[in-house]
Amino acid sequence: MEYKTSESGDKGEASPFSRFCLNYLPPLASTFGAHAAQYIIPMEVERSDTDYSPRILYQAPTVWLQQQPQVQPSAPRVSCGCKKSKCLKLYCECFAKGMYCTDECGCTNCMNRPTAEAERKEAIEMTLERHPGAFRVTSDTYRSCNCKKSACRKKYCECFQQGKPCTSHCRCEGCQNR
DNA sequence: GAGTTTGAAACT
DNA sequence: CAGTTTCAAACTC
Repeated sequence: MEYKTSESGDKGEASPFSRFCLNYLPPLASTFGAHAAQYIIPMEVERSDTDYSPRILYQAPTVWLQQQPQVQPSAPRVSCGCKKSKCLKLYCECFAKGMYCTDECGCTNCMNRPTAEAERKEAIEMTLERHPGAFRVTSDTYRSCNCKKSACRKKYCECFQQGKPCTSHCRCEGCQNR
């Protein structure tokens, strides 16, 4: 995996993919401690002559992600059964959580694998352009819903699914999850 | 297990 | 931004 400080050559901004690394990986390390941290590998730093700000580069935690069940056995297994999205859209639960698919997934034509890293990276960049907050793993990530028929009392509702009441940020109709 | 419903994500 | 389509999970039978 290659890190650039920006896609355009400017030295001030991180590329979408780099932002993914910066946003996503440090929380992994802080959440799962040394077990995860050992797989998060700092990489060579790129700087301009005039920019001395520290830059932290990370290699994708491929090994750690594959070993996550051993790292935190209590964590719910993430798997998917995608058929058309190549597991490179947020439709895919694994991809949405920033994780690789595993052999336990029932997906077909899966590109969310270390063996398809280039295609996966491109998908991550495109997703981050559309949803800058995607892949965040911190628990304070805000989620809202837009339910119309489920009364927010079924797992179709993201709030209900997370066991949280709907809030004023939700635009749900007939909500019974307040 | 097959078919339907649902709402987020993606697309136009 | 709004309307429509696609998608995969949740749900029902």
